[in-house]
Amino acid sequence: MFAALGDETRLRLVSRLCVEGPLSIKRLSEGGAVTRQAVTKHLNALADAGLARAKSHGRERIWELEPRRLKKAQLYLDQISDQWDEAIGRLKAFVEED
Amino acid sequence: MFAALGDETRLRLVSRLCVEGPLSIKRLSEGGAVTRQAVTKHLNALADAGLARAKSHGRERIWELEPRRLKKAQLYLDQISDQWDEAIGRLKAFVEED
DNA sequence: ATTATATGCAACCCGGGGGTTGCATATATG
DNA sequence: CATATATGCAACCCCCGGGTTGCATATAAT
Repeated sequence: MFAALGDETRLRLVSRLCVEGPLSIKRLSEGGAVTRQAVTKHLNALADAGLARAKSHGRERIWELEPRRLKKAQLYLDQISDQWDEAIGRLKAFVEED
Repeated sequence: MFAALGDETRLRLVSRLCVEGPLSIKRLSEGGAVTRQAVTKHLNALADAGLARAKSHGRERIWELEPRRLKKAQLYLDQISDQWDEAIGRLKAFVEED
């Protein structure tokens, strides 16, 4: 999922969805410097990563974010930071004990 | 920086550094299924993203994490989630008003 | 001084992913 | 029914990045 967020275009899509709310593929393609098909691919990538989902609504597909997954990423980063602080703490203790 | 975390091998390196504390390139290469040079490349990538830094210590380079950058990522994800909640809130209000 | 260890540098391979174009399909609109 | 709009599907191009190998260099160790 970090990989999903790691692409420039995709992160911009996430940003737009997050600011403007649910949007159709058409709308999402209009502003960008990229084709509709490219946008579609990226949206599917986001969906695969569990970061977004789409509902068909008439002839258009409306995409929206799935914020639960973002929370999960946050938690992961949290864990990393904490473990690192611990590791550094242990190291410091070990050095000083010496 | 999400791109930096988005690679399997790199994320594993981050994980090891975070659990075992600062490590040399040698140590980091031993466990993995990948060459020392590959590890070096990934470490440089992490450094470019501001996620890790190295100190030369004798003939070896010791790498460690830079947790401030991780905090920044967390904050960013935080912001996304919040904005999304707002966007959904506004949408809901708009629909109900109709 | 000689050998062993830890790393750097550069060239190379190759697969995957980001992007495009072209055509097909389905739903609105008139 | 005919036309326009929104999307899907598939093939294709091309570059970048992950990985490797080979050799050079610098610091330890004996």
